[in-house]
Amino acid sequence: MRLRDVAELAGVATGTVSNTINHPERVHPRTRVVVEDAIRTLGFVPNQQARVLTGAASSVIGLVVLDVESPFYMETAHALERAVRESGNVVMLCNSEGDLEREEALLTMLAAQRVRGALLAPATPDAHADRYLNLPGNLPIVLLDFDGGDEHCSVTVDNVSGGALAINHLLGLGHTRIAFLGGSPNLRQFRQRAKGARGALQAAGLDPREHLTEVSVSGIGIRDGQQAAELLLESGVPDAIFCGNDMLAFGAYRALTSAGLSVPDDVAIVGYDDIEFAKDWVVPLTSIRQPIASLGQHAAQLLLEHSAGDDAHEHRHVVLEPELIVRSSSDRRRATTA
Amino acid sequence: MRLRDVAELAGVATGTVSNTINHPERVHPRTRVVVEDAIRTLGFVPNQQARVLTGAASSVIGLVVLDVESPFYMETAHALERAVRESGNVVMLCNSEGDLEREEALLTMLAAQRVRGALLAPATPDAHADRYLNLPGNLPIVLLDFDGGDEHCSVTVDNVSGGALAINHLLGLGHTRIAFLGGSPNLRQFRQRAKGARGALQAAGLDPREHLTEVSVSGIGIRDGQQAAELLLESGVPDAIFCGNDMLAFGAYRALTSAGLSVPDDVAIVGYDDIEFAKDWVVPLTSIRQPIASLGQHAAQLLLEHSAGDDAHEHRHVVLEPELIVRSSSDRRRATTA
DNA sequence: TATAACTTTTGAAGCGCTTCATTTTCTGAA
DNA sequence: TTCAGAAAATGAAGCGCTTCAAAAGTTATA
Repeated sequence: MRLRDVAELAGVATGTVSNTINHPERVHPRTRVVVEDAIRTLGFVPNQQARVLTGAASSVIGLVVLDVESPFYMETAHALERAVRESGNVVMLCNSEGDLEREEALLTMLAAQRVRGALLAPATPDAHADRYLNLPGNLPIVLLDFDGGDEHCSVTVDNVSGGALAINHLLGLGHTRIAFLGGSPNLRQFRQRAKGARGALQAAGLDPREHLTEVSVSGIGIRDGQQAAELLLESGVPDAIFCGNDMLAFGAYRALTSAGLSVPDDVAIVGYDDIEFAKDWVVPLTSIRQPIASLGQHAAQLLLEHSAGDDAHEHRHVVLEPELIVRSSSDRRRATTA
Repeated sequence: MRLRDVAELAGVATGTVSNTINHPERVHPRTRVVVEDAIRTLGFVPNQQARVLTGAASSVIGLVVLDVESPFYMETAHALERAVRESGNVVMLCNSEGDLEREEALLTMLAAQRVRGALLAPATPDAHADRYLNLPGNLPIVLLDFDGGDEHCSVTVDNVSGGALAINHLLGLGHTRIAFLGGSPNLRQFRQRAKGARGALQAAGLDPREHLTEVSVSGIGIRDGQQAAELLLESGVPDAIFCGNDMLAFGAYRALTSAGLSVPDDVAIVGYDDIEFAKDWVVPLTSIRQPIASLGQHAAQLLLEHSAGDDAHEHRHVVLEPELIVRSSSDRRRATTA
């Protein structure tokens, strides 16, 4: 089923068929009808591969993510997909499984597909951007939640600022014995949030070493949060627990209620990410909302600019601000808001 | 950057470069080294579009899903992606947004991309399979959770059997005043589960009209479950609530605890889907687990068979069985299992 | 040294489409 | 009726690759 078949059935030249599809105004209305009929009769769908080969821009955008079974990553991927879709493109979903080699293989594959570009949530939380210098086939890339240096565009969310938001909220409620779940040897994002937390305490004239207990967690799921919180409770009950993400917060909630403590009366909890579940948890969870919709839109736009643009493209770095969403896990007076 | 550039740099013909890439054994080791050097020097990545044009099979599989912000759909999409990936292919993710026209446009787009095939979760819950008879470009498709009739392969999970599993479990615990959240005018899947529930009661010699209160819900989220359960409680407290999905079950849990009732002591709850969250809900949730991993694998395999196969392909229909996972929301004695 | 039997390399043809310089057809004015 | 100018249709060339028949090179045998 090729364009030529349509041409033969319609009794015209291939160029005419191509024109009725791509430049209808160039063909005589009478001919147009005939060709369109032929197209319909044969159920002809032009081969996009061949089109791209002749110079048309691809409408496929690669999305390389980690295979983390985490609601936040899912929601983010979802938001990215939506943003790409709204820009009139399609997503080719690739999973790096957190593996560097696989990530590289995927980027090569995307280059081979001659996609328009790729959105990349790097598998290497702490890699130097150098890794991405010599990409095969010079594929336009936008890095997500990771600084692209001089080499790539990026969209990130300010984690330090998010940590500060959480702490300032808790300080405002009068809490000064605070624990942070997601301490030292963990993810870069967690470390930045902890840094923001310490900064906020200092700014308030409080010594972080005295007022902030940093607890490390072994993972990022509910179980991990529960375990960490149980451990924490052995050495005393804090005023409030700030968690590196919402799942940890849910775990902390379970540990607290199991220990007979009430949230927020005995202990306030603040999560991070504001995943869908946060607002509907047993006690609606106060959280630091990540602007994932906005992140998706910026990322998609940067990529389109980059891939459409001249070679004289200046790499840009968009930094978004998180937002505090107060719910009853920290402040009983608050209505359950979305 | 084309194959010819490599050929020129290496001082050989294009055919030789192509051979070192695709049939290394056909070229002399000495030449091979030279060509491979040239490839590396130039960072050459063959254009997949051109390859496909010359007859190579595409390694892209379309995945058309609904844009439902539901953990279960996300997990399913995830499982499908994984299965496709394990089969050595890539997923092109498309979102029908539950819109028929958009679904059709997407299928046309996939046909235009000459993808290997498509996995399709139909946007029309109750559509006749006829809709999919005349697909543009005769794209091989596998329908998910929807019977494909004579026209397409399909993989489904037996919802009737799932409903029966839930009810038999509750009957075994001695509950006979049961409510089903997800009644009449709702999704096909819900209706089938309700049917299974009624069947199980009848098989036990109980009249469903007497022992099963069917409550309709306005959506499939936590809020909807909560509202429906609140309404239900106005006309009396049942022994147990069987919910059309886990989110509804979480909502029911909130309604019950708000009303001062305890789970499972006053009321037992059984959900459906067994999403990730079920095992870690405040009271771990008994649920009917959908075999999504297996569903993904079967779907991927059917599609590959279909797309590789001769035209004499017999459409197959795989029906998978759900599984009862007992946790403490229905049976306090049970340990919290995964 | 000539010949047969391989091994290796070559490069034109073709995949399905778009483009664009040409050719053909149509219009309307002279 | 003729002809210039506009409109429409044509079809070869080319996009980057693979394939394959033919050419060139190599080795073994007589």
